Amino acid sequence: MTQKTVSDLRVKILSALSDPTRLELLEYLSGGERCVCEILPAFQRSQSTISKHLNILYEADILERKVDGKRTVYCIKDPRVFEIIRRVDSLALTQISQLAEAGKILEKSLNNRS
Amino acid sequence: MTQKTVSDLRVKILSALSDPTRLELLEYLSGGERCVCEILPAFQRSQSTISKHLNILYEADILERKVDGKRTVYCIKDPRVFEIIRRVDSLALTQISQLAEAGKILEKSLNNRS
DNA sequence: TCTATTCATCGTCTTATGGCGATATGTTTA
DNA sequence: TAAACATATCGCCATAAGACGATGAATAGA
Repeated sequence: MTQKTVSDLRVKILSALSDPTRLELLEYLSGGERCVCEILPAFQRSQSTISKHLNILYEADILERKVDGKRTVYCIKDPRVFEIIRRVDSLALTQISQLAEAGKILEKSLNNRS
Repeated sequence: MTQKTVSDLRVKILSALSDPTRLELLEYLSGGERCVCEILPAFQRSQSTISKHLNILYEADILERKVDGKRTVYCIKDPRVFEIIRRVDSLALTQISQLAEAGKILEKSLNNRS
C-alpha cells in the first residue's frame, strides 16, 4: 500500500496548482463539466499537452474524470479548490498594492531630492 | 517597470509553496522570526540549499528579511499564508478519507467474492 | 588588522517539468 | 470491418529546479 501522508498530498495539490495553464483549466471548468474536445479549442496548446495537464490535475485528485462513449468528461471534484485559489489571489493583490505603495514613496523622495 | 499581474504572482506564490522543505520552513517560522543560524540545525540540508529555499520564499513575498549585524532574520510576512496551507491540508484530508472509504468498499467486495 | 562567523551566490550535477509530434487505444459510424 | 473520431501515452528536446561544495562579502571580535 502506497501510504500517502497529508504532507505528500498537499505538496502534490500545490504542485498541480502551480502552473498557469492548469489554473486556466480550472477556471474553465468552474462553469461545469466539459469534455476534452470542448476544452481543446479554448486553449492554444497541443492536444497532448492539454491531456497531460488534465491528467496532472486528475492525479492530484482535483479533477474527476468520466468516460462517456468516445468522450472523456472532466469536472471539478471539490469546489474548495477555488477557495484556495481565491485566498492566493487575495495575498497576491495585497502584494501588488504594497508594491504600488512603495513605488509612490520612492517617487516622492526622488522628487524631493531635486 | 516589470508589470506583475495577479496571475503571475499567484503562480509564483503557489510554486513557492509546492515544495516540502519550504513548507517545513514556513511551519518552523510560524513560531516567530528566526535567523538562518537557528534554522540551519533544524533541517538536514546544506546551508546553501536552505539559503536558496529561503530566498525563493522571500522572492515570492511570503517571507520578510532583515539583516541584523552578521545575522539575517526571516519571518512570515502575512499570516494568511497559513490559511492557504490549512485549506490545502483540509482538501488533502478529505482525499485520504475518501481513499480509505474506497479501500473498505473494495475489501468488502473481495470478501463477498470468495 | 587578522580571524572567525554568518550568510548569499556561483558552478555543477542530476532530475523534474512543460512542450510537441507521432503513435496507440478504444469507440462510434458508415 | 473499415474509417473517423476522441484521448491517452510515448519519445524526444529544452529549460527549470533541487541538491551540494566552494567561494565571496560583510560584520564582529580579538
